[in-house]
Amino acid sequence: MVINIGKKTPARLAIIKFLENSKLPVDAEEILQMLRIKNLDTNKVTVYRNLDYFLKKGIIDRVEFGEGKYRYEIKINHHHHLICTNCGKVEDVDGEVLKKIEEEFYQNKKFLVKNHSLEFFGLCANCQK
Amino acid sequence: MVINIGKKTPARLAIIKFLENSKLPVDAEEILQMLRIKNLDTNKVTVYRNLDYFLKKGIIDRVEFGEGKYRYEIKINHHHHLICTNCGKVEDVDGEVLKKIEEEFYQNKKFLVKNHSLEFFGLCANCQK
DNA sequence: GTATTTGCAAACACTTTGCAAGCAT
DNA sequence: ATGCTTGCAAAGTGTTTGCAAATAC
Repeated sequence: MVINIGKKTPARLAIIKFLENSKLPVDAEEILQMLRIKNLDTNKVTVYRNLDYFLKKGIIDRVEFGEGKYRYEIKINHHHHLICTNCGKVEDVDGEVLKKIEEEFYQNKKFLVKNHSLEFFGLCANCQK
Repeated sequence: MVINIGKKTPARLAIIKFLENSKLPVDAEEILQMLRIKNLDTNKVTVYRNLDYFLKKGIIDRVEFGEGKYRYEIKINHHHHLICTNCGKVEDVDGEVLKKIEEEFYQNKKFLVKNHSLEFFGLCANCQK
């Protein structure tokens, strides 16, 4: 995938790469850790500002898992998450499940859905044992 | 509805009453305002502690609208929200829409859904004009 | 009387802002 | 050269904690 990320500063490149390689949504702190490990001497303000920048450009999505903070992920095909509340494992699920429901909202209530947030919390196969 | 809310302190009674009468999920600040208006001289710690208490007892639900804070509502029949991003109007929608999907997750992935968060963002009928 | 609840101050976690310096193009 | 990006310090917002005093029952 080729993405126009604007000026290719070291921090920006590293953040995008990290997001591309992350299987799960990551938080700002995790991004900062990663930058530190890569010796890209930086700070959290840069992280937040780049995340805002990517959000505005529509390159990433912001999600909430009920933790009191945001998580970020590369905007690929729209999807949701199965979050195991025991071990923390996160699994993606197809995001088209709400299409029909949203069409019904428009028919029945004239509400035009532009976006939605949907996350599932529960126990993965392993944690049910 | 009769709810066992434990010790009936003035703040606690007022918070429950406020939540019962609120059509939309409210945040801690709004609850505090309400208490001030009612001259129930109090403070935000009491609000948070009572909300935690109600959450633990399963009397209320906590939801997130992507605002960087939590909102709370009386746990009545499970439902979701249509949130107009233009005027802020919030409408409830039936919460059983995910039942079938969650059953499929268990069949196909062995993931057992215990809870979920689902909110719709878009434009209400009026704001589309 | 006793356990629960409250108030205060303070801390904590996450995120944002102002401004001057630095860097990508 | 210039405008975008960064670092620092500081502040803003929402939430939580410790402890002693007050209160519901």
